[in-house]
Amino acid sequence: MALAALAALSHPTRLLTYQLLVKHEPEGLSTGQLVELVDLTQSTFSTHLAVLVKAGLVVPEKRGRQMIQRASIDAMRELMLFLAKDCCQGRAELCEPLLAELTCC
Amino acid sequence: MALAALAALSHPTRLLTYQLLVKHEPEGLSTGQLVELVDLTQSTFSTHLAVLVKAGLVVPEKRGRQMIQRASIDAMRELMLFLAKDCCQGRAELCEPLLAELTCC
DNA sequence: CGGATATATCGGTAAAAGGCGATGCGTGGA
DNA sequence: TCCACGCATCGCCTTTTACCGATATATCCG
Repeated sequence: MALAALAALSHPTRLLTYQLLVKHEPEGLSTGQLVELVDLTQSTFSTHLAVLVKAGLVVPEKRGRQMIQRASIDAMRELMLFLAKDCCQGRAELCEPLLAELTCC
Repeated sequence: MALAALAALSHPTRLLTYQLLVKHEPEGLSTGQLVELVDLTQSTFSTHLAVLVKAGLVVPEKRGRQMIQRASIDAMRELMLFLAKDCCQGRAELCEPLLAELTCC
């Protein structure tokens, strides 16, 4: 699943979309609002959004005839845990400077 | 640069390569050793490796006629900081559970 | 110097991704 | 019931990515 998340975030539009949704936590944004923000065709953006949803980074919720999209912080946490394990594989000394800098935020 | 790192890691071969190099820190592995481990043509793997290097995730070092490749933990730290900022944008409450779980490693 | 080794680069092809307009489908309001 | 709205999906095209074999470059060894 980490690979899917990495692939999903590795496109400018999709990364921007995720950032916008985090900024609007926890209310979320409708698909239409997102389309206006990212300046793309509705159909094109719809497929990008589907990639994020499939990777679990965005969770859609039906509201009337529109879809409210929300960023999954849990999914991001999973991804970062995966990346951290990549670094630490049995060697905490590699990760320590990383965590030290992360606690600032 | 975060986008380049995400794109670089979003391919199975390249993710595996990075994991292998972390596992072999700090000695590194030669390109030839990596080729054998990932089971790809030498030329194909060479281009994959170039993507990782360009993204700053892998640092090559010339040794005689071979290249020793090493994982850049700094680059991974940069990437994780970027992702963490995505989550926290002015709202530390989003990141707290993330950091709590990260400290285990 | 000449051959062997390690890696990078080139040329070509097949597959995947990204983009668009048009269309389909469900929902809410008149 | 009918129309407008919001979103997903389809078909098509263009661009990018991935893969390979062949070749170029640099280094070491005899």
